[in-house]
Amino acid sequence: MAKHVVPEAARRRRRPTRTGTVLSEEIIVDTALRVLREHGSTGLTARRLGAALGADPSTLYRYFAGMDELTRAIGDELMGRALDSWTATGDWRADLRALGRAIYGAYLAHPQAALLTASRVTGRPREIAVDEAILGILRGAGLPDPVAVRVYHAFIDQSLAFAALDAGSLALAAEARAQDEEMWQTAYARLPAESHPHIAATAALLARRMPHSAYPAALEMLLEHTAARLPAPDA
Amino acid sequence: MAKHVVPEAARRRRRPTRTGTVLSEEIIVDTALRVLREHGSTGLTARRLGAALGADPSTLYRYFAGMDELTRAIGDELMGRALDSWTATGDWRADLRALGRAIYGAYLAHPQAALLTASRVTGRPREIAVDEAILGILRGAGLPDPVAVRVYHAFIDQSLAFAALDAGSLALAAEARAQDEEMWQTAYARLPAESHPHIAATAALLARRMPHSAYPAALEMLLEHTAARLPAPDA
DNA sequence: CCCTTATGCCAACAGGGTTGACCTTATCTT
DNA sequence: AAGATAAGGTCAACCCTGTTGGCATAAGGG
Repeated sequence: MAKHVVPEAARRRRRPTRTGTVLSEEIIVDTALRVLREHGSTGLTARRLGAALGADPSTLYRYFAGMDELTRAIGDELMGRALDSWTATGDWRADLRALGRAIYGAYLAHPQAALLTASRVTGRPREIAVDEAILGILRGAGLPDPVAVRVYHAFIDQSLAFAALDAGSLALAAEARAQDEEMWQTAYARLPAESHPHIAATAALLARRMPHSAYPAALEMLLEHTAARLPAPDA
Repeated sequence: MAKHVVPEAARRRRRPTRTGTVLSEEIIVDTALRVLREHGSTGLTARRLGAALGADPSTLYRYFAGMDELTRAIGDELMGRALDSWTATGDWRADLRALGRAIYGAYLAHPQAALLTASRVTGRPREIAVDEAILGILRGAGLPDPVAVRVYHAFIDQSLAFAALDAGSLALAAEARAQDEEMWQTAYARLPAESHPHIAATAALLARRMPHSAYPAALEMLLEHTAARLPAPDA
């Protein structure tokens, strides 16, 4: 069994599994993402992942110390995809907006995986790369370091926090999600104006807005705040 | 076993358990919060909760359809505590700030429970009461309904999202959390300036700020944004 | 071409949610 | 007051989970 987990770089012999597939961290993580999508955020089990790979569950422990370490590897993969899908232009506002949406988008592209990993800080290389990029944008725009660090902090936490929250509803089975969204058109819309005047007065607006994410609005607030703190004029 | 879960209000006979305690939804939820605090966010199990109540695990299914429904009841309890700890003053800005901190605070008072429930929308009475209160503040301040609904949405999602995120680190065992916070003084602080110039330049500031929550800063951004959209002057 | 050992497989363990059958006792009816 | 009813407790069992010790086998260095 797995006394030492051999780091990916040091692997020399790759013996094919019973069904012929040759394993690697990359293949395992990719397959885990697929299993998550198909079976939900609680559906990633060692046995199921093993079956999807055509391998025994215990084989996974040759690559990851446990399901927890696999989970962190999945999170780092999402961060990597976010960074890969982003390109800097030099315009701090456009860049920060794009990076925020890239992170948010990479996580929401795999809602079940996002739910599992968004609240974890891995400290892995690709996560660090994202942090460096954000700080680079803010300092490059001319923010004083203390302000840059404060905005960086709000930015990364906000992006991950909303990703996790929104992944929660997106990861629901289609019918359950529809039911949730209908709640704004039924349960909330039917509250009597005597007991709940404000909900009753805005029921139609709520039903239209609540099924969407609040992340874009929150992101714009952050950009607005940042622009107001730049020493030189924005444009 | 539990074909029908009898609603709390309709309960008539309360037979004491083997150890003499008389059960109720309230006692079960309170005990669940205690078990969560003592055993962590993944430590709430039917068997353990049963033991803590001095009852058979299967008894829980007389009160809740499953662990999932119990989880939602715990979430609603936190919402109720948030609302109870809050009092309106009539000053929209102070009220909204206080309500945000009340929600955030109620969840973080039970980080293990917050982790479990923050991303769940229960649609239960006390959650609805909070929604009504928020909308009341915003509409009372004079915001047009579409703006009020937009700000409401950002406000509630932001509060819950940050609560969940921060609960994640707070719920870690003390030593694990210390290790995480130290990472900003060690791993990040040691990154070479050649490869990570921006992190290296702000390492000291990061080490000081990152162990704290970004929620207060994000909340102020939202208040700032809201104030700028009021028809009449703020004060 | 053989030997070593990395890497895959098998079987088993403890602990998880959940359920069907059963029993006991609180409350209602007469 | 006694008896009937069924709510609400208990018990044992189901299948699932992560994880591990021992074993087998084939990849690749010498």
